Amino acid sequence: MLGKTYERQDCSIAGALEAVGERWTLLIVRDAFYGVRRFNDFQAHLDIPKAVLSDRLNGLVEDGILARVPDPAHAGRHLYELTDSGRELWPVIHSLLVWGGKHRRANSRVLRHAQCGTRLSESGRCEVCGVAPGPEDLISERRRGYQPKRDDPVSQVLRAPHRMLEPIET
Amino acid sequence: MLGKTYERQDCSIAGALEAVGERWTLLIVRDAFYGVRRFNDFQAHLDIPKAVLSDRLNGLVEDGILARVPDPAHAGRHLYELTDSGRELWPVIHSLLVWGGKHRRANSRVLRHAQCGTRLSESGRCEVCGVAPGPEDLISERRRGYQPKRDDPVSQVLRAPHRMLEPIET
DNA sequence: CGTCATAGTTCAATGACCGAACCGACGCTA
DNA sequence: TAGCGTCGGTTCGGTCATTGAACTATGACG
Repeated sequence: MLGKTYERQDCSIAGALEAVGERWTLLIVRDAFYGVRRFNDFQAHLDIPKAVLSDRLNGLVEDGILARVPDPAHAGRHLYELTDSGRELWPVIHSLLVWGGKHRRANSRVLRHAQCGTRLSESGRCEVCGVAPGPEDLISERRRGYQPKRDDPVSQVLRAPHRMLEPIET
Repeated sequence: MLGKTYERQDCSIAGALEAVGERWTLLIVRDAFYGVRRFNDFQAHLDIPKAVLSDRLNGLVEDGILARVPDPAHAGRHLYELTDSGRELWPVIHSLLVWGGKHRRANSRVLRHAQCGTRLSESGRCEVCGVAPGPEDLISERRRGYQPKRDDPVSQVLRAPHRMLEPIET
């Protein structure tokens, strides 16, 4: 996206879009909510040129949305994890998920409240418990009968129900 | 944005971003919620190249987010209005507004529930009435003490409190 | 020590974005 | 009705972002 900024826009939406409005950025954040943490896993799941992925990850780290932490299992490598500020992007991700599922293409996954198993309403609330669970209290699972189109290692792991934010192992 | 699409992504978020993920698009939708309806008003308020604005408006009309309707006051001209599907983007706009206001730059405006005057919570609910008002039930007003940076006709009109979705006259 | 996987960087080609200039339709004024 | 201004665009050359492929550096494995 040419000109990443909206300098002449005096508005917090423009401010948010400067951080997450570039191509691919919100899909990277989505994957981070799914538990993706390694460069190669993002790359395999997103089919994104490595140069762009590298640029976006650096930008997200600079903006405090992801943190680059040393990988305890592999010296010299990093993991990318959502910061608190990044986790607060959940309502953005969820509202796009709901709108896209309704108006563009059906969701491949459904979200349930981990404590009671209820499917989330469109507004992101669990109507049984009367709360709006954070992503850490949600289980994402494949919609029944859904035929997955992708076959990379991350997609394979995500075929099983999975608690959001829990790191995935490929 | 090169390759506007995310064909290889099997996900409703990617679907949503194909419609509203390009540069400027969500700011155009934001202005539509503020009641902007004319080409020149979008252009003046956004400082966007006309060619890009034209392209984005066509895309939004094609995707059923805006409707191009004849302007009753001026033969041969059009107005761009949010469709029902476009209005359902409100949670996306609101969540970006909240996140950006908290993490990037303070909001220039505040939102109040028209029926009772209460400021909206971060989750978009009116805690007094216990409902999540749609944009048509919201009043947007300038934050007290806020120094506006822009001086185009649309910004001038929006200095007064304004009900969302109500057409503005410049 | 050689091979592999990971995590990048570099590069040329292509496509998107930008600002300025241009253009046709309509409205207003004299 | 001739002339001018506004609105809503389109066209254009230059600049910047994205792409896919090739290359590199580091550590793990055997």
